[in-house]
Amino acid sequence: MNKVKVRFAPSPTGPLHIGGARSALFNYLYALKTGGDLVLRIEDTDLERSRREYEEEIVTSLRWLGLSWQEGIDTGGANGPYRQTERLDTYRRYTEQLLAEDKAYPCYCSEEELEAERQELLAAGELVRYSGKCRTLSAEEIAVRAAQGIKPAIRFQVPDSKEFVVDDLVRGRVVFHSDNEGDFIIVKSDGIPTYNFAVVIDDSLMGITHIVRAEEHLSNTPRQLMIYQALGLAIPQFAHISLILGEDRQKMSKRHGATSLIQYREMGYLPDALFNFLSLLGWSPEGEEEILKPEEIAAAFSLERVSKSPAVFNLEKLNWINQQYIKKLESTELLSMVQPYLAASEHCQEFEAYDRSKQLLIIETIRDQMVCLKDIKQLIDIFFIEAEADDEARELLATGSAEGVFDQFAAGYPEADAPGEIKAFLKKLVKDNKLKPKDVYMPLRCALTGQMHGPDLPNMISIWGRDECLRRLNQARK
RNA sequence: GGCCCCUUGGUCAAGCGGUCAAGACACCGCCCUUUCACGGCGGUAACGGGGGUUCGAGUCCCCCAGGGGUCACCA
Repeated sequence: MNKVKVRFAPSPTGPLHIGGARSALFNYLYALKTGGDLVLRIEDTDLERSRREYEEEIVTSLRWLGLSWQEGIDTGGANGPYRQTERLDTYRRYTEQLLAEDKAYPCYCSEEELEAERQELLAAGELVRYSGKCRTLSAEEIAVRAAQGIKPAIRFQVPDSKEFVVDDLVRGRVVFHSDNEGDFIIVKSDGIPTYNFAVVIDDSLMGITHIVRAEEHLSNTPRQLMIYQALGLAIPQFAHISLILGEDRQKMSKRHGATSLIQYREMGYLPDALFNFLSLLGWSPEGEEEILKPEEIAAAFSLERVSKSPAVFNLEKLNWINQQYIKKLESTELLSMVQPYLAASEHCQEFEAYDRSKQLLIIETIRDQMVCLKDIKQLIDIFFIEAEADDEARELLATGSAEGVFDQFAAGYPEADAPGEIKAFLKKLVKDNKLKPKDVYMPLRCALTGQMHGPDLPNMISIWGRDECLRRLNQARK
């Protein structure tokens, strides 16, 4: 068995989206599992839409997710260049070969002309495919058009009545008939190859053994098979993974909210959590545990367990997974990861005024409520805002039943006020006054925070310390 | 419309002829508890429809329906 070599080949026409990331991830996992290599190639033959900054963003996104590759755009390798626009000479050689062997021909049809034909066929309910008009152009006719300065596209001549079968690793055997395909363009009139042509040459020349890509490419596969055959190139194995759908069961697109990886990074999803979540979309491990580290996923991965049906992107599950990862973080780690999000808070300076141990205590006090890192911004508010008591809290305070407790709280506030000491202190207040715990806690909570609900009270008291607590208490009693 | 793919709870998804049809998220309830969360325990909820094959079908075959993809000088 030869060494496995897979590739991820995005077009730099936008940021890396969830679907692309999942394709990249499956390739990465397959390479890792089989001890193979991963190639990152950039398919930038769409001159109009491709942009270098997107290419950079894609690389950044992939690295952030935790992927790495052996060959590619930024790492180099023996099969470069890895940007298609830098491989034009190579494509040209193969184009000439096909032309010389009469397996391709120049097409002088204008786009308007083609569009009109397409509409006609569509309206007539007939098979929509190129008529083959230019297939039989004589040398003279070609010369005339060339003399007029018309730049031709090059079309691949589709063989008649042949079957093309894909033995897909996830879908099984899929058969296509060549009669359903019209002669398709392999080189645009500007000399740039189209996707279906370039992809075959590159995959072949780069020694790709397995093509793992999204299902939307399944129907492109017969065209690619024709080119492999015409050029006498070895055909790799295919594995078409199902699409990721939005909540409305349509293919994920911008209108489904956050769809680029960068957006998830910005919201404070952890790369390992997203890695984990994405791996569970269309694949499942054998065991029941779903929270798995990248290494564990790679070790368990196999194409046999990849699902054929499309998966709906479920944000709630992602949130839960992210929460699990946040929970596992050391407080010190979490504190440093949260820094950029803290900077966005209006209470950033106040937070930083606390010493490190108190900062860590704040983090520990609210971490269980954090779904993603950006949540820190709202979660720390309660420590700093001076909001008026809400209705519920005001009502409870209005009974005045806890005035005695408040006095004792102020008078007996302990010298050492770590959470443990505060807890003991509150317990003593409960006991001394023969009250129920909640008759001590709730009034204090309302007085100090103005709300009936919030994080652990002893922790909050400890964080504020004596002076701030008494200040808030007095404020509330006015 | 042609071609192709898909179809187990709301969502992800196990199952690869014989199970009371796993598990996770979400939801609901109970417990823990000063509250909200967290956590623990429990619960509601599914094989798209119709024909076959078989002693036996979610699992195999056919038809239909629904969903999706693709038919570009985009990838």
